[in-house]
Amino acid sequence: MAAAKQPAVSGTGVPRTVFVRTIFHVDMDAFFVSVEELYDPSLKGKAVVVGGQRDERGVVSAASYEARKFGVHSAMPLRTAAKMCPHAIFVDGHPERYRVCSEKVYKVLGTFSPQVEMASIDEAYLDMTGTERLHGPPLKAAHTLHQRMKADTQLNCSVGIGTSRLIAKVSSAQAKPNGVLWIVPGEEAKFLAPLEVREIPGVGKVMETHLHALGIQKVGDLTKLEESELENRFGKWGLALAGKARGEDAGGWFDTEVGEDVGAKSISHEHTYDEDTADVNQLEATLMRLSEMVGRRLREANFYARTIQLKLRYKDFTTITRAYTLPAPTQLDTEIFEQIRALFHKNWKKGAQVRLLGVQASSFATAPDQISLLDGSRQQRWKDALAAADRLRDKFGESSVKLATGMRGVFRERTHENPASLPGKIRKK
DNA sequence: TCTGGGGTCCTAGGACCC
DNA sequence: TCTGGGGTCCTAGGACCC
Repeated sequence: MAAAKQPAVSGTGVPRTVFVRTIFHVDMDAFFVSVEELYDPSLKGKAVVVGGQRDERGVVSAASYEARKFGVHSAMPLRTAAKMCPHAIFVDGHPERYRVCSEKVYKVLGTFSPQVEMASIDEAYLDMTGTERLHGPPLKAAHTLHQRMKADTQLNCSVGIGTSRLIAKVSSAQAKPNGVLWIVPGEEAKFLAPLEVREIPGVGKVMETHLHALGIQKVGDLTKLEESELENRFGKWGLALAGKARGEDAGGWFDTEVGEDVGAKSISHEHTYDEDTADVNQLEATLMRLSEMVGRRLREANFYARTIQLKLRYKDFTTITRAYTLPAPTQLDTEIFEQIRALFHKNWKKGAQVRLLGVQASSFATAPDQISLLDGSRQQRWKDALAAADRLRDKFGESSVKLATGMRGVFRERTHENPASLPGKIRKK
């Protein structure tokens, strides 16, 4: 525990204690491919592509190291992968298998730290700060973890160790395959400097192009720039980028505690047709199925969604999203479908060939609050009445407005009343 | 080459309110 | 009658990640 703390000197010269965190990033090697090999050992050592068949519409989910030698990588169209590596074995994905293995991985990690956070199905962050007495110094702990992972799951992983999520994440990538890499506290900037800017999580194709245009290739080039220059050019993101170049968890999700449970923000399902279609019956059937899938997930999680969104992609890949926010949250298939159907017919260019449809639910409440237990029209009237009361208060002063006694009772008994008449129930002195 | 499916976060603009 | 400024909610699109 004591080793995790380092004495430091504050601006006033008074010694204080600063926590140096020890973060592990554990990343499974070629996860989907490795899991498929467990089910079919004959795949071992071969060029394997997971995600679908060679002639299908779709992209590569994962490629074995053997296939990567031919330039195949994830997110590449399957048909492209087939051309680059004709002898590759193409395997359909099995999400259920990956979920089962992911849980085994999680179990192993849980024996090393109480603060474990699965960042996706095949990678996790561990806060190992203060675990020295139990597991020894970082490198020793990492090697033990590495071995136990192999023993318990038969899967390889790579472990990055650093003082921030960012350093841990970047170092695990450098440790691949099947390795461990520890960036000693204080050496963060030195470690990052020679790496391509693209290695920084959050820098994608577009940002990379922008940076290259400025003559910035390596992370070290970034640190030579004034922070204000980056902020001027890229706004809030530029400022965060300056911090990342120094190895800090600057801004956004990276700044959160490891293991801090952030609930889901949206649930969605989408479908790409094997062949584009303009058949209304087929399109509506798909929307119905997707609405049901979303509804079921909402009920399983006990979420109620207020915002329902349609996604529509045409033959030429142009994509639109259209959303509608309900007056009261729902988890019912029928309500979701009703809104999705309306959105679809309002926005679909009739007769146009559709490639993809998607349904998303968001703006969650764990349970409908008191007011949304009322049905839609009643709830709207509540809102209208409360808003009207607020307006009157603003105009005439606090004492001028009192809601009629038994407002709830009035609502219950007079459900068919025109909402416009409600402000009449508010007395003005 | 012809582009999946599941997510998160950010930005920008408009409506509406005070 | 015109003006303004801040805050919140909502929508649409896009970058990015695995």
